[in-house]
Amino acid sequence: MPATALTTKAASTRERIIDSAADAFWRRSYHGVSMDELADLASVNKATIYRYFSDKAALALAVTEKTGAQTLSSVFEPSFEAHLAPDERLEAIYRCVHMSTVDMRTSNGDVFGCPIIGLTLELGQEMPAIRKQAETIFNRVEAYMRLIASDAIAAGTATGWDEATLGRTLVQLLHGAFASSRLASDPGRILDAGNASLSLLGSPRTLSISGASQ
Amino acid sequence: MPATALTTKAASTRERIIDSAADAFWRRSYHGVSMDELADLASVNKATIYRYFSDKAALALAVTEKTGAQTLSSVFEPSFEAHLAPDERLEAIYRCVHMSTVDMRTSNGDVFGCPIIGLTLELGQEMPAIRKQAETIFNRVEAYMRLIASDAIAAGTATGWDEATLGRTLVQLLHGAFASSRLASDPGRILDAGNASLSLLGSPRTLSISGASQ
Amino acid sequence: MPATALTTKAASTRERIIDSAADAFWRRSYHGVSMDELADLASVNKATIYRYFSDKAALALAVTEKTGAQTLSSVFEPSFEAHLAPDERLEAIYRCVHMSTVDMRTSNGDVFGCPIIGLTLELGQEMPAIRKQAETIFNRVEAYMRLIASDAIAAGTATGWDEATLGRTLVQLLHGAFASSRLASDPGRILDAGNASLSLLGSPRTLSISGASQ
Amino acid sequence: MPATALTTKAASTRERIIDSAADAFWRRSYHGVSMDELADLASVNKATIYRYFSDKAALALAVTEKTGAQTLSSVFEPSFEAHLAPDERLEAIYRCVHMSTVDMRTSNGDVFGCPIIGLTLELGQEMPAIRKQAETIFNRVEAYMRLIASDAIAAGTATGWDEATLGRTLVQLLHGAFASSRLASDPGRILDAGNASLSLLGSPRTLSISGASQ
DNA sequence: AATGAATGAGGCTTCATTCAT
DNA sequence: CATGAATGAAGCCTCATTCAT
Repeated sequence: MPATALTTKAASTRERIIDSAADAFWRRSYHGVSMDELADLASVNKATIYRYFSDKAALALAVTEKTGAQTLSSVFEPSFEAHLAPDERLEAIYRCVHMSTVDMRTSNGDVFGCPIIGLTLELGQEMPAIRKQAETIFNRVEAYMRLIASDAIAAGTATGWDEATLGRTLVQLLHGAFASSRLASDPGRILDAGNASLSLLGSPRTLSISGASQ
Repeated sequence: MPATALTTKAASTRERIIDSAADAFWRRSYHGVSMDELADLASVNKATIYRYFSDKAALALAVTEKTGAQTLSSVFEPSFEAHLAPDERLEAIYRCVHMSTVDMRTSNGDVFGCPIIGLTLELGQEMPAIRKQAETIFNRVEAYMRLIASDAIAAGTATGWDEATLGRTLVQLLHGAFASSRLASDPGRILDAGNASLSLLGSPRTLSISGASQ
Repeated sequence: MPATALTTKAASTRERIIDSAADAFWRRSYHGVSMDELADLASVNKATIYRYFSDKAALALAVTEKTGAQTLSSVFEPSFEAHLAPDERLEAIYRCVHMSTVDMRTSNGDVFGCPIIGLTLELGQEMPAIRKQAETIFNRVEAYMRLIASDAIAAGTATGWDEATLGRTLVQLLHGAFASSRLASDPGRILDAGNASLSLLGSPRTLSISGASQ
Repeated sequence: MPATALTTKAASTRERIIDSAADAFWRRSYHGVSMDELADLASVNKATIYRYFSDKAALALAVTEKTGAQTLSSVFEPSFEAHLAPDERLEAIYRCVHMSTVDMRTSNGDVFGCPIIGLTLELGQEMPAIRKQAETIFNRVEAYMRLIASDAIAAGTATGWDEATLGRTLVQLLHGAFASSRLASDPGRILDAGNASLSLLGSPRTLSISGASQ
């Protein structure tokens, strides 16, 4: 118990820092939040942050990692486990994203899009490590999308596409969904992308605002 | 000496400042570039920038305005003037965007995506004026896309779509194209989005890397 | 006419600059007003100010000179010409100062005290020329006060004073009046000092708010 | 280690900053001293100042507060405790002020007057908080002077005055003393005001340069 | 005689980071 | 393990001043 306790406490501090930083970066951009603020948000002394992260950059990297992992395990994995048909999987993914976007809009009055894309677009050029990390995550997303694509092609509904291109295209639609929803501060844009994706798969566009969270 | 309106010394200084700032913000983000640097890039004293812009924020707004106007007049207008068919117009737009992305990649070794989206995603939350300006620009883009959508629907190739939704979706694909191409540092992603757009219009996907700049 | 015209115009520009600067320094202190603002207030280009004054400091000096001369000729000289008795002269001086302080309070909502004292207290240490100029002016004020003192001593109303000390004391009361009225934003303080001065002269304290401008 | 309240490191740093700032503002005016200089004078990094004060303005306010409190407790309180008769109290006050002015003149070669009046005259218009703070302090000074006035009236030496007016007038003489002594760089002016005050109280003018510090 | 345009230096403030306890 | 205190570098902005016309 003694050793474990310490490890646990330290780990929980670390997680708290990451979580609140993730939230702040998400809402306000990397350069828009200071270390002072991050310390306040995590209810930690600023120096404590430096105990766990060598850098603000290192913290951002950890944020990217954790956010990516969470997204994969809370959006993609469940959607794939709950469904087998490619269009159903896609629908599940979009319903999930849409739901959390609606929540965000409700509780914050605004839509912040995808935190990883945000960080990467802002910092890609000046912090290669972040970009590399994002690449890893998006590769895994693309792998999921590609699986959907290949299943749809195999099922004969998506015609004239090769698996790789359609996979990439589905990812792009997701990126577009995040960008558009943030630009317009409108969660509905998520559904547009979902429906367009379904359309490319050769399935009916079944996502609608009223039925989105059914 | 007659009044050569836009060629006075003041106006040209102003434009020089805007242009170099646009470039710098594009590559490195708003918070990533300092006023000192912006002054150097424009070969102007820092105080001179403040003769023309009350703020760094005001400069960013001017950058957004000019970039938006330029994009509309150099990408959308020519594409619509040169072609009548919706799919041809769309193709022209994407060829144009792709071409300039390839150029960028060649001359800079990297792809920076859409400068307006970049600025807006970074600053939207903290600078409402920028977001409002971006909204205006994207509304005009959406109007173009909607015209393409409506023509395609009228021509009977795009089936099952209503004009507004398809228009929005085409815009989203463009957003996705910019995001993806920057994230992957790959101009080819632009073409993916173009082809997906064509597909939604019910047209053949004619864009390919080799033939992109034909 | 030609030569005169030019001289006149230049001179009037110079005066305009001095006058508006005097006003601004008075209200807001030397360091509180920028050359940009001074140019705007005088409706002149900033460079024009430098045609007439080598420096901001030189302008302040000119302001001090002119303000001093004006005060002497509009407050002290008339009061001495209109009256012979020392207490009447003093009364006239204080009525005059009080009146203009009331006007100031009415038109500006605040009381700014004595412009020369203000500038000198602020800049005395860093600009000896201003201090020297102020000294000259206050010496002349002291000469007036000393005359009043000596007349009152001669008349036997002020007893136990020597002329020099009483003169200096009367000046001090005037300084105190300006400081207090500005600190309290209350023109009435001027009258307190006037009455105290009369008291030291051995005369009845005849100044009151209601009768101040009789 | 017990809590030595006012001796913690933080508190002593804070006091050091206030003290050196008080000195600098006193000698050279608010706008005449930069934050860089204030940091140097306090042997602290500039950023440290901002740990304790949100603003240069907030620092000036703290300076005003502390200076005011110190003046009251080192000049007025002891004078009142040591003496009961109104004229003796007044004499003590002026001896005290004169002594410190002489010291100042000796060690600095110049006389800087009252730091609070200086700051307030310079900043009153642009920083209402300073003015309000000064008002509070001067109200307390006035209360002391009023007590002297009322005692003198009760004792029958000051005739024809009401307590409030005489109190205000005594304060004004003090203001005038500070202004005059700084303008003339002459500590002797303090005594002029002291003697005038005694005169108004109906007491003999006992202050003289030679005997001032007896 | 006067102006629009430009500048170098410096102002205030805040940042990411480290030290000492 | 965590903190309060401190720092150098840098950020944005404004100042007094000058140049070229």
